[in-house]
Amino acid sequence: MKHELPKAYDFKSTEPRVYALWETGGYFKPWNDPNKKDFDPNVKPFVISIPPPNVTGELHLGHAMFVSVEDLMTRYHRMQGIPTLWVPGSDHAGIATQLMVERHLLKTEEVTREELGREEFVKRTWAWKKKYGSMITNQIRRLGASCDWDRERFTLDDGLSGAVREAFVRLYEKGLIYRGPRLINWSPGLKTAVSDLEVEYGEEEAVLYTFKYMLKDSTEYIPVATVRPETILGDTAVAVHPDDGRYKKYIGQTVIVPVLGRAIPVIADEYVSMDFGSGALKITPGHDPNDYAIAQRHNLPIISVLDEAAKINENGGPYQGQDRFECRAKLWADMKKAGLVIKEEKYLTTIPRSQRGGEIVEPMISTQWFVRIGPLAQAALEAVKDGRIQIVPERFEKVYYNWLENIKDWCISRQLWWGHRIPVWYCENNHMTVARADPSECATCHSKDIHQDDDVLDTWFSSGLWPFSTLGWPDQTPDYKYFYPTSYMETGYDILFFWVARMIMAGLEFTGQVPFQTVYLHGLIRDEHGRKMSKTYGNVIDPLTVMDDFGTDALRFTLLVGATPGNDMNLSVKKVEANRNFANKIWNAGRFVIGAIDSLQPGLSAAEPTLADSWIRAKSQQLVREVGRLFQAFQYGEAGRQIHEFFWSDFADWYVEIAKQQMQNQAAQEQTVITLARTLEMSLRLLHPFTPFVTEELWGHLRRTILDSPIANMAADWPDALIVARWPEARDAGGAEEAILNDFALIQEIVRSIRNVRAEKSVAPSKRIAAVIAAGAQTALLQAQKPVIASLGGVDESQLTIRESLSSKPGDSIALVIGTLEVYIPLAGMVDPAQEKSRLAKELKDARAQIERLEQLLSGDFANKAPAALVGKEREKLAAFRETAEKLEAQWKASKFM
RNA sequence: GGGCGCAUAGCUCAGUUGGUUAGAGCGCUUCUCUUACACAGAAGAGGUCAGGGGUUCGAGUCCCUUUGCGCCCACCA
Repeated sequence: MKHELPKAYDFKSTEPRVYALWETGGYFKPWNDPNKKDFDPNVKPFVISIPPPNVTGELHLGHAMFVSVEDLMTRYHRMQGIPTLWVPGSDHAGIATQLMVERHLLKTEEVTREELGREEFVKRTWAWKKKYGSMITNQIRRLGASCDWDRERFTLDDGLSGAVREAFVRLYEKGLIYRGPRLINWSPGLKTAVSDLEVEYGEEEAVLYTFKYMLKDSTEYIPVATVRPETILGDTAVAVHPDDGRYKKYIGQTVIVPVLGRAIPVIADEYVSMDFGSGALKITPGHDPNDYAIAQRHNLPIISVLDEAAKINENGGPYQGQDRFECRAKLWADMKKAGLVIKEEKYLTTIPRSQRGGEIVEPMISTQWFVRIGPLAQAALEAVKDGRIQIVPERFEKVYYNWLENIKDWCISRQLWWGHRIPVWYCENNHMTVARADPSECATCHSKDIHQDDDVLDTWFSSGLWPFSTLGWPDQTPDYKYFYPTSYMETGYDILFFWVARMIMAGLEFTGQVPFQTVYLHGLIRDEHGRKMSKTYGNVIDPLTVMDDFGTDALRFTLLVGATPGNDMNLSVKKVEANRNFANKIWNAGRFVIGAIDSLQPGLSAAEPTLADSWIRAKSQQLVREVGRLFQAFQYGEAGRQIHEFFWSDFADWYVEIAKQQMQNQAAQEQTVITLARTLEMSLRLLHPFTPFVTEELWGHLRRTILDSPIANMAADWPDALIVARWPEARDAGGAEEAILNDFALIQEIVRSIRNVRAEKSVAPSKRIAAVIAAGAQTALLQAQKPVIASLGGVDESQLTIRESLSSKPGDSIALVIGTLEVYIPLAGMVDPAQEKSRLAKELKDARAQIERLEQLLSGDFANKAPAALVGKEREKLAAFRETAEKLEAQWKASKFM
């Protein structure tokens, strides 16, 4: 043995070494050539921008998922010789990072961010980022990500911050950004506004409080219900339906706010439903979006009763300073004493909670910055509707439309410290200066006494610019000009609105182009029983541990195969283990082939291929065609499954076993070794996007071994590294292919039968054999393949006899005689009329499809522009198909009376 | 209240222009340490493809419908 390989695939030593080889070799660059710098404008590149992970985040399976899919896409295109760029980077993740650093500071230094002050806190956060920011990207490297790390970006970098300012100012100048007091969602825990998307609604058990709204100077009352009694303090009206007989008489009268004694009107509004609850509604415009809308219609005053920590403010009279829940209890108790309480009952309702902090969000009036989203949404809607952007799977297009059609203005200001500060300055005269570069004076009154808006922008504002800001926008950099727009946007469906839709809006608005052509959405990963992974459940699978235990390839293959785009996936460690075994199978099959090449003697010449040789080649061709088709249709999981099946079952279990026999015969040796090497080489190429590490490692061994062998010329034009090897191209299916596949399938069935006979399981041949034989195999084939059948069946060839016409009726059956046991394979009478009919129907359908295709082809430009010889050929084909179709039709008609 | 998805072997899932015998992994049964691999090999058991109806020569696949689970969106006190 010249090339010794370890018995089991050692991913631990292989992965870091192979990754370093790729990275330092410059293979992640668009040209796979570190010296080449200019872009060829005639070649369209393939580009993905990474969904930037939170800079302080830790690797979880969601990352592993997107890296696996995006790396597969990237490697596949790179192997087609296309300039390929995958832009990496990370996100500053405003709230998440700020919270993390805050918690850290509290724990280690026992200081709050308020104590530190803004400047110092931001400084600390940068320090934190510098210290831990590379952790996540290194973990992404471990997954095999073939990103161009020299182009790594961070959303708070100077360049990207410049892009954010440019975007803000442009929108402002266009009138698409405005500032004003509106009812927004306020997170009392985080003390910031959050967008509608950042609020999660869940059904929770609450209490419904019903009480009396007393009419002024009267003993009459209107019953009203609420789940938030503290908001009574901010009530400015009671509304009833205009046609409600019960309350009609009160409309225009005055009722008294409990405890506070404020007089408010009874109004009529169609929004109130008569048959729900008491049919009367208290109106708190300061703390309820519906009430706010009603207040607008009726010109009601708006009273805020909560401060930024959700404590009762000065408008709450005696309750001022109390927490909202404390006030709720006290006020209710006071109302009870005052005899205003009717009842309280358990009630199931939807409660809005902050996605980050988890506490109950309060609708509040607050002065914030908003993006006027209508025009942007319209453009984004059209881009998908007219097909400039394709969403995979398609059903999400509907979801996307629905969201954009009902979208509301986007609150982009956050009362945080970590993020892009809003590029607006105010002077003492309250003039606003909106500028790309920090101004030194007010643009209106030239006052030098200016201060910048304290708020920062929603993290998603900068993320929305990601596909082009990472390439240099707003500058017309060579990267931007060449690589933008990008090709695919691959991410989880859970951020379709948060991120994808906003990138499309921003891309169209700022660059005038769609930011990517295809949106591929993967599903979420759940545990093996479909439950959401969570720390409290303790069912979290850590990808780092999984990689330690089973290797990166195993994890990647698991995430890629068995997942359908847009569908959630249940992951179990068992699956990863099974795929670790697959990686080892690849390794060992490779090891066998390398050994076979090593043992090849010089001076042999290639013989005619055997049936097995032709079969594995035909299978390979079939596979390459299928995988190509599936990749085009984004069906990576199915493609991976088919490669797996081919490699393990067809190649390793069947062909390798036959090859061992064939190599006993010197005349067949070279032919066999070449076929082994070719099949392995093709498999490695196909597998590489799925399992890059084992395949790269084996490629190196295989290539070196071949170059040292009598068949060295085979590898003469192979590149050093598989990562830049060419993706296999399929040849057209030859006519012989199907016959070879059928013949070999018969041999496989026979072999199985013999193994059963040997195990004394059953002497009857399977129906399947009968069917295959009936489909057109001959005794001659079995005779010719006798040695193969004998060796695979585990019997001595001399013991195996194949007899024809054994039964009383000549030509009825073939018998395989093994020693004293006989396997009978009937030849005639096996054709099932129903089956025959269905076969006929299918052939007819196929022929008709071919006719249609050819007719279309020949009626188009092809007939005029293509070389005459080619057109002639197609015409001949068409004629042949027509003839066949006619024949089949006649048979079909006849069969109807069968 | 709308919209979407899922329901296939004991478990977890593939199965995308409808087409011979519905597949895989794990688990299970029985053999085999055969010179690539026990992280293996061989053979096998196990499915009325949720129920019902329809279209078709042919349906897991298309249409209608029922049931059960899950998700998204939505302002009902």
